[in-house]
Amino acid sequence: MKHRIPIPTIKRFPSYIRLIKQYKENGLTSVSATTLANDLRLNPIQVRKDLAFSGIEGKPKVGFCIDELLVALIEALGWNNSSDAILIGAGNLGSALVGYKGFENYGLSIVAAFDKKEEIVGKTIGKLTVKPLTELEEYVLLNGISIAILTVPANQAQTCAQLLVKCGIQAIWSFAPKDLTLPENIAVQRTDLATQFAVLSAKLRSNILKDDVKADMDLW
Amino acid sequence: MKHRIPIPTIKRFPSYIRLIKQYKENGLTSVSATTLANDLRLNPIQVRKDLAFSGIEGKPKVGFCIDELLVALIEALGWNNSSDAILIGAGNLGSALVGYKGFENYGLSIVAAFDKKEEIVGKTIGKLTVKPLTELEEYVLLNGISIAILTVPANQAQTCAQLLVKCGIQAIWSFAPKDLTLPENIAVQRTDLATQFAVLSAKLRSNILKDDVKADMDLW
DNA sequence: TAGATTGTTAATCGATTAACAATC
DNA sequence: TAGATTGTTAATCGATTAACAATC
Repeated sequence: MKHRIPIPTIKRFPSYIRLIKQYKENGLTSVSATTLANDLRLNPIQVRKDLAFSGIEGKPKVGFCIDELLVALIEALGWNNSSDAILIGAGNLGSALVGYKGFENYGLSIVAAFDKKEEIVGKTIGKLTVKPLTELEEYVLLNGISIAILTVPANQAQTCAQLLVKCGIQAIWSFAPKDLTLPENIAVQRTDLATQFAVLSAKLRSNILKDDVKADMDLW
Repeated sequence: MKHRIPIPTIKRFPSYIRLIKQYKENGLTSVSATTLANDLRLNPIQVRKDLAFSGIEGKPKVGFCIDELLVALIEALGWNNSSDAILIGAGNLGSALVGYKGFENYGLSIVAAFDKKEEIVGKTIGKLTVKPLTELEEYVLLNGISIAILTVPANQAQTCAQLLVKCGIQAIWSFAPKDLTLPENIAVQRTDLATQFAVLSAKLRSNILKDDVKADMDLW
């Protein structure tokens, strides 16, 4: 298997996995890059290149063995061995994520939730009882947790993240609308609603512009 | 102002906006690209190029006028005139989004929530009462809504999205773990937790690999 | 066999980074 | 003035797309 899989490729892997699972449910045993590309509206060459990173070889005229491919893609993401994560900040969004069923598909399991606020500590969300932040360090150490999900307000995000790093957390998935400054060896993924919405806004705008141009042209 | 702002640039705009707002609160009136770059850990040349898309000119040795820059960046994203959005799927995540305070900063306001399930319709989340999906079309038409937030289960996402398009929605922000196939003139933004987590997983993995290599090298 | 599909090598495209003159 | 910072033009880098031989 080639190494250093490009991030854009990584981002397409979940889509491949989902689609291939569907094919499998429909009783198929192999799939071609062309089919995947058609269904996902991607360039077939791109799909072939992406799949090459799985290390699986396809057969001309047939495609790829679905079972092999599925295993390889899931392994490439590290989703085969499930990992435990803790969540910090049990507000609206935090609670929603704790309750989200889909994570098990990615080998992610939220095993504890923490919050600073007294009125939230002790509350039950899903199967978890919210713990006070004071118990964070001990919990992380005792349970060998390496992934944290950060759903605290923006103004607490940096402090919280530093606390997590101090406790030995290696990967932080932050939903706070804030850019974090952390040591390089910490994996950080920001899921920022502002950024996401910015892209949607821009697309909407440019579509409107395009339509306007078209409307103008129609006048001619 | 140059046009067709690249997506990577668009994605950095919210970070600039947030940071510049902070500077402003601290009483500053101008800011240099270099400062922004330092605080965000970005390349200063990149920041300068990005800011050029705002149409604002800076002054050598001084930087950019904070007020001008803020307005221009917000306008570039279309966040100046606030837009009303509806939300489809008032489950865990949907409810959390309805309750999310931050959207007003982006000129986004969720004005109605819809759901198919009888047991959810009529429930109150935040200031909204969940409406039945049957009222969707009328509401969209009557209120001239162009943006929809989609928080339904994956298996309903495609059908739902098509319904939205039929009602005249022009932009869909989908949180469903599903790739949607929609007409080209519809702006779609997928905020897919699977994709986000895939990237985090990959970063974590490569960090571990790096550490392992380093550990191996330390043996020499 | 014929033709679809693979994998690889080369060309293109777009974003990032570098170099540097202009200027406050 | 000196030096920091701007804006622009050129070089680099990485991902996407194209071209094409290999193969089932």
